[in-house]
Amino acid sequence: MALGTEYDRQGCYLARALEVVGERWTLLIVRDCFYGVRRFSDLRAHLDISRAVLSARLDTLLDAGVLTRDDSGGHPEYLLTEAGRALWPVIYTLSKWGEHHTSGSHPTRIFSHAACGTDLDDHGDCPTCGHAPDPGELIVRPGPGHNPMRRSDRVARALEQPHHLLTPLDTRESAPERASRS
Amino acid sequence: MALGTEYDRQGCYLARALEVVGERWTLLIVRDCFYGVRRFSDLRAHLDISRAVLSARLDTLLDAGVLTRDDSGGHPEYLLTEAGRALWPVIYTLSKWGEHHTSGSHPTRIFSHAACGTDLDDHGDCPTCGHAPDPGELIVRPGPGHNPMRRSDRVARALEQPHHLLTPLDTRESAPERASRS
DNA sequence: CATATTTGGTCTGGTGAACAGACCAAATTG
DNA sequence: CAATTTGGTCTGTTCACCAGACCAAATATG
Repeated sequence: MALGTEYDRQGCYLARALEVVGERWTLLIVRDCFYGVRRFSDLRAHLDISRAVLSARLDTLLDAGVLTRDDSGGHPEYLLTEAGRALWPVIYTLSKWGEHHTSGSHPTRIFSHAACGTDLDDHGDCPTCGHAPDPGELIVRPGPGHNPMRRSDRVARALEQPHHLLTPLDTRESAPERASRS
Repeated sequence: MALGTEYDRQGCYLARALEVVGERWTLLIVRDCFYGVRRFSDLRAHLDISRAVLSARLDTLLDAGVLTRDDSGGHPEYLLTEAGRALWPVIYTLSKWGEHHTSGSHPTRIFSHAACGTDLDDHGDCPTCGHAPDPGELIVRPGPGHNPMRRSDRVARALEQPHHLLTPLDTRESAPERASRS
């Protein structure tokens, strides 16, 4: 935020957190970063967000130290910092709340602990190991509520396969007409 | 949200949750409800939010089933429903994130488990009891980072004393000149 | 290598939301 | 009963968001 009206004088750190991640789109962008989305165009393809706003949000997240920008290879890549990865519990609990307390509720995505294969509980803990794994130790896969018709961009398609969080997501289409047909 | 552009086609329930609690001010209002704030004027006094926007947010939260409105006694009171109380982990983890990952970080408020007196850890668990207490079993009190100068409205003053979450907060001033002086 | 396309943005104009503040009826206080 | 508080609604103005035009650099294609 930092723009317009600052509601940071609230004594509570909740307000501070909301200044960083409380704006429209911001948490969805961060969630996509957990999924391994790293590039501007992929974020746009998955979120249907205007270029100007995406650019502004990325700048805010860079300033806040939630993301870093890696310009080493051709097109820039946006990566979560440690502060960004610390947002995982927020995203997970909010997502679970949405699952339980909004209409219709079959999970669209399921998270499991890579080390033991167990699905996480509602608190984000691994029931087998008895603690909350770091997001980098998790695997996402589509759940029973998943409806592939809902979104059909390249990021959504890539996420139809189980994927290790925080590892880069391959959004290059698998060339349906050219390869494997010859 | 439901207004303007719906970003509910995201396959993820995170987007659904954000439609309800992702708008400006909404989570701060819900947090105040946990603190025991129940009335329109008290929310306004504590949050410095415009009347029109507070009114709109309360309507959204009522529609979403996060709050109920009790008109039984004179002025209306807004109370958290079960769905609303289920937002506690979201508020706690987001607040903790703000505490650790924004500048300056001494907790402004500390939460402890009423049953055993132990302070909660960063996950919202009671270290003594080994699980996360319901918010109704918690006590808030000012922490070392608390700066009473920052806000001096009647709600902030009432919260300078330890207070049981979800129980009504008494915001009537303690009449500094009239009582206890005679 | 020349050209076409994709990528990663910036910069408009138009529209909807937030803000400060006026206004008002009902409830409460004195 | 009069004054004040409460719980709103209704302005006009400012600000954020959106769609879409535009553009330079990087990449892909012939």
